Amino acid sequence: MADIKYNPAEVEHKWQGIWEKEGIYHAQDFSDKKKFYLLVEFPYPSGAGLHIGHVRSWGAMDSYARKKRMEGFNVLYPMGWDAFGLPAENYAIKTGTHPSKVVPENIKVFKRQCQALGLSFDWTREIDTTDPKYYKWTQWIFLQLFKKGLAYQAEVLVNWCPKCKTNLADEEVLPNGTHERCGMPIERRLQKQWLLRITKYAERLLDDLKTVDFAPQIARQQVNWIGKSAGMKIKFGDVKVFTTRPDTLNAVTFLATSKLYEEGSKEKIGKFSGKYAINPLDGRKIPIWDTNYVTPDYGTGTIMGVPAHDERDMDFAKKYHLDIIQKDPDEKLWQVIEKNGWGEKYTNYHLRDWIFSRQHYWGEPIPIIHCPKCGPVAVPEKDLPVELPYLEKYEPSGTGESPLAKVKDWLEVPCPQCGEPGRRETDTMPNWAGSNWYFIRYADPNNNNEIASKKKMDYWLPVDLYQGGFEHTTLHLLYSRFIYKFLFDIGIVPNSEPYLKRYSHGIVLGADGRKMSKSFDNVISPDQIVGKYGADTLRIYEMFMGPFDQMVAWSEESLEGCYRFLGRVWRAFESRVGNDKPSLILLTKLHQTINKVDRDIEAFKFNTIVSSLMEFVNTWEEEGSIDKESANLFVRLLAPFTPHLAEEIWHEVLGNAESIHMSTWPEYDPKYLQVGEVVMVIQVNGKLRSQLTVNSEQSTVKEEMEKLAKNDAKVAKWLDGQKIKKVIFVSGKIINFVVQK
RNA sequence: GCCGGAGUGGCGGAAUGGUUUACGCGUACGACUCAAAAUCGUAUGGAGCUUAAAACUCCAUGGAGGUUCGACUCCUCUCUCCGGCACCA
Repeated sequence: MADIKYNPAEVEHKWQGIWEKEGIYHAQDFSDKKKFYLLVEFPYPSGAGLHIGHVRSWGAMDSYARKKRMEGFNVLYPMGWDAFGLPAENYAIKTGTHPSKVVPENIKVFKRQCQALGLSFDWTREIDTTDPKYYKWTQWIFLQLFKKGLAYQAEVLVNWCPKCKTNLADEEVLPNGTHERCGMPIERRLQKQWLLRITKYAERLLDDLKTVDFAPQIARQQVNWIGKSAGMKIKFGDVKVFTTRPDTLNAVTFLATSKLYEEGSKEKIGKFSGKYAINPLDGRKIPIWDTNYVTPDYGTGTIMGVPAHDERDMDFAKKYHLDIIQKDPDEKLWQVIEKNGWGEKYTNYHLRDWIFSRQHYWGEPIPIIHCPKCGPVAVPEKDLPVELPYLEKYEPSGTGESPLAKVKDWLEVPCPQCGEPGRRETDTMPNWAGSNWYFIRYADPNNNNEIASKKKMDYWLPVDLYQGGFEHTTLHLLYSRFIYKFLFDIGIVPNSEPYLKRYSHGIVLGADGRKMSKSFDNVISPDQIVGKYGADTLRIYEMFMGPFDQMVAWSEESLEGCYRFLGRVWRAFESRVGNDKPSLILLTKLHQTINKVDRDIEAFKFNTIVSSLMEFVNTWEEEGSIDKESANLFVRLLAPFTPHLAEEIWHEVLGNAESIHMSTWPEYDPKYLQVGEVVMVIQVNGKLRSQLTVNSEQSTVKEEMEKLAKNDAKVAKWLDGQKIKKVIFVSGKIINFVVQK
């Protein structure tokens, strides 16, 4: 470890206390300043504490928030806890402590860690999804969905995790058929479940992607997930098929049903059903085959087999020696089919309705009362929240019934409609329920009468920038867009898209290049690093380690380089600030750095920001001293990235009074961007042959540069005896002689 | 198979069509020290030439072509890796 006089542990702790006391990061409702709502995903407070990956996202965005504040924005940068759900429950079971006890303990640890990192969250707006004052509104949203027919019950084939003893959304099952959290192979079960009709919003979820600024990978992934395919449903007598290729109706040789469908089967298997259908186009008799390769719950569950234009149909036709007709696809068939009433246009989506109930204890109770006479009835809004009863034994039963089914005195209530004895719904909501809308609540976290006041929502929403992991693209990100659109439709929220911009960060891998995991023994804890090097070092290292949106492996040596850098910054401010005017080179470098850092932070190029800051310090050391004014500029440039170090320098070395984080973002002076001297590159046939240092005015005059270049000995050597065909001149940059080869 | 993204030193990585290898790490040598650590300084793509150094020359951004005065950057083909989706008709 470097031996620097700057003591991060002491200094960081000191400033964190002062910032907290003075409340300098509080967002102001209805300020005259322009608002900026910056959101990072709130975590579920696990027992393991903060992950190094949280620091990458929250740290970089913290710098962004600080920069925006210095620019004069009224910034909302909030944090909260997504504390319901399986992980919290499983952890509680494992440690033998009740979740209602574990969660607050874990939250305390997380919060302390956030503060030790110097993250500028506005803690006055902290939320917790397990707080009844919060989940009252989660339940309220469910009731609105129920009233509009968008929450309904149905017998569905669910993904059942035998280990976690619960059903899962499709999105929670990995492509290899295992649970994304525990890795257990998923079973399929038929069960009565609550579903949300997200499919009704498929088209808008797709269309409105055009109106927001999501990183291309993210938008693309949502498009794929929604999986729109436009085609037709065509009647072959009594049998209906769905196809995206009506233009190949002329080459159909069989129909294939999904009767023998088997998940994950590789080999195509089929059996002739003994029945025939009629091709409406030409009256041909078409055999109907029962097969295993057609997906039952897609389209009509039956397809038309067109071996000539579909590889899978070709495989099947060859195996069972079915006819293969080579005909040209005919675009006109779309209209012909419609005109003759053989079929109609139909758009199919891959997106399914979202299974919204879980047979678990640790979640929001679904606010429904089942009445033998009236059926499922909404709990009256005045009775919200339906509080989760305290249960000593809350382990999942394994029977598919929620543990709440055992709580008699909670369970049995009169029907709100007819007064007859009814029974509460015992399923709870999935962990996505609380995170669907949490960003709305930050606008007005303590409101007991509304989800949030209209005025505050009008002021703060939508979120200007939402930063989080790629893994939530088709889960939380899509779900919350759906819920927000619904709330917009019923007149609650002021816009139809919740996030104007979405950007994701790459994960931090272990030093061995593998995913951080206890089993690989390669987990790095933020506490350990902050304790040894300080929060500022960890923060700039995680920015410096690589491009923000790519995964990068951890390197402690590289981190030490950042630690050394902070030591050099400290020493430079201590010993290289004077009254003399700095050299022109240094001044130019300073203003170039200000310009570059500003551009890079807007483009989320955090790694090159740190490089530029380092470059400036290198030049500073080479060039001697800077004056106090320039020192004040540079320390303000550092402030968003190394908030503690910058604050300490700002006060203790430069003698300023107010917090640096309340000061202004430095602006570069364009007059210094024009360097006095320019290195002109001289090429012959595009190859570098010499460099000339000239003053910047000279470098823009072609004739002069040409003369100077020709007189240069190194260049002359290459031009000697050659015929110059052409001279390419780029003002201030390059001169290239093209000679005969 | 389809859709994204990426291949640059020993390593992480920079580079509006204009000096490839910024910045950092690592390594080597040196300073400080009784010594070590830490810190600081110098060097550091490869090959050739040279007693040595400087200077100079050639080669190099996964591979093969192309456009251009000039290509990491644009175009065509191709290989590899990462992520997502997947008998979705």
